[in-house]
Amino acid sequence: MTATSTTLTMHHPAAPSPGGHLLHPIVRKLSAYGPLDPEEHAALTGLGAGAQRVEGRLDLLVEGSAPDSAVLVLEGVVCRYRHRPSGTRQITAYLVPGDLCDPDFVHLSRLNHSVGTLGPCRVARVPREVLAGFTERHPGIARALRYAKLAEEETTREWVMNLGCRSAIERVSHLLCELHERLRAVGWATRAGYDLALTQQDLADTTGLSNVHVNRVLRQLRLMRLVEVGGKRVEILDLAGLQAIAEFQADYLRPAAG
Amino acid sequence: MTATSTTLTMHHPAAPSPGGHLLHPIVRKLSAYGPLDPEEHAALTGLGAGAQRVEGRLDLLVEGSAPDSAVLVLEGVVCRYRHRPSGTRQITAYLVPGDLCDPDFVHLSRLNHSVGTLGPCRVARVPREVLAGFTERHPGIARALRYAKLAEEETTREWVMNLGCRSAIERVSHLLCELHERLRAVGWATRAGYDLALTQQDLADTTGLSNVHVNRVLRQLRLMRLVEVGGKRVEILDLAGLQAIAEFQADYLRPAAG
DNA sequence: AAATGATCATAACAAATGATATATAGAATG
DNA sequence: CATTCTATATATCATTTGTTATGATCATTT
Repeated sequence: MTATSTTLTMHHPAAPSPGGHLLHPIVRKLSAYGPLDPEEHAALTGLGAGAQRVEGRLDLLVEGSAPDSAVLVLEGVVCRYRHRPSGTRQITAYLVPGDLCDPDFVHLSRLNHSVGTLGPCRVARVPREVLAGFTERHPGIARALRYAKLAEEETTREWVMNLGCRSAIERVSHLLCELHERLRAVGWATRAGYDLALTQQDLADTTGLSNVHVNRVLRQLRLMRLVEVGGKRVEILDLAGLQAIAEFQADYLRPAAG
Repeated sequence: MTATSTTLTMHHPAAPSPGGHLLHPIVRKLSAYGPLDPEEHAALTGLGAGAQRVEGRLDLLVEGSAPDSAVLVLEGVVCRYRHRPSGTRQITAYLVPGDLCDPDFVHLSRLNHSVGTLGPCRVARVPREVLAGFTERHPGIARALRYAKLAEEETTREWVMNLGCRSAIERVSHLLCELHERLRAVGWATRAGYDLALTQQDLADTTGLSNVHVNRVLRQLRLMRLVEVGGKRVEILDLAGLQAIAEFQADYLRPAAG
């Protein structure tokens, strides 16, 4: 394999669904929560204008700082994390294309966690004032952002479930299912899998396991012909089987209006 | 010990700080996030008017239902929880006096978790329309509720840290520290401890441990002369020592404005 | 008073997971 | 091309934590 082809797949992962990238992912994500008028549509699309490519393993926001702008993910996957004094890292959330981190955090004086890229990404900074103007002038966007936030809260609660009462293989399976579902919702995954530079250490830091045990679990999942993780890609062999092990119920990702 | 004195402490826990109960706990909690004008003050106090006493181990909201009102806790402790198909329970949050569950959830069509009391409580229902009117007419309250919600999110993230990368004794210690700090903020705990009908099974369902192992941990904490849990009370012998084991940093409970 | 049921305590054993060490492969670097 | 670094794979052993079982205690009910 040549270095050239590698670079290409890293920076331009195959568009999984036809037309998937004609819409900005944030439009795609937010319109799932209700109709946006053309003006709102255009305004959101404009957010991607100043987007920049960033490499993998790079911090976008650092613990202790006072952010003056939110981060919008357009391509790739970003995570929130924190370190314990002992040095162990805990990832507390993933951000996939269309996710905004975080509409409300920009009001805080001190971040208590960092935000960093996993693989190569394309992200845009959204200044605090721009964000405030959006929610003022575009009620449809404000509403959609509220639902997006509800989904985020549900997701964190689901992680508490995952860490608190599921076994190692269930936890890893659940995480792989969640990422699959979220990436598919914005056109970055097919039924067959998704491109994602996720190391076994990352999985360990997310699921509260050791890297060695994650390796054991991944081998088992491979032998069970459910999923293959590696080579910067998650290849799903048996989606139903994987979801069954994880007890994965996607509804927490899409809260419905009452 | 006589049955009478037990009943008394259960229904009327000693007021820990002088004057602690002259203010409604929600006023006490929300004014920590910024000044409230007298009108807002009165409006919040009015929320407690229709409060009712409820016994321990009772569900206030049930998974799958569509809530038409939020729950405001005035006395006692309430928790959110969910069951896995296998039957194991995971508690995902505690609500102490002054906490409102949940300003935004009442918009959902289907709750995906239940809310139930731990010990005897006093709670008030707040209809959806009342809540909406509050945030419309009282910007100070709306602002404070946003901060309260930020604190709640921070807390859930802290739980992810707790479950994901702390040992059994650290997890239990951290939970006991968090409850102590939150109860003290609203006048329901002193430096010496707090009244709370928390079973070892509850602790297990919160920390992702088995009840047997929680028992082992509590014995160790007792032998280390840090804390004694039992008899519907948490008696803190060495707060600094307990916080040290837990690596407890209270700042996540009080996000500061930027 | 007897019976019931919940909670707590503890022991003995089993299972899951963590820690350490080492080897390999691949990518990045000089 | 050699080198270095990172990620992966696997084995061995240690430790933590879970499971099952049993008895004690205490409150509640009959």
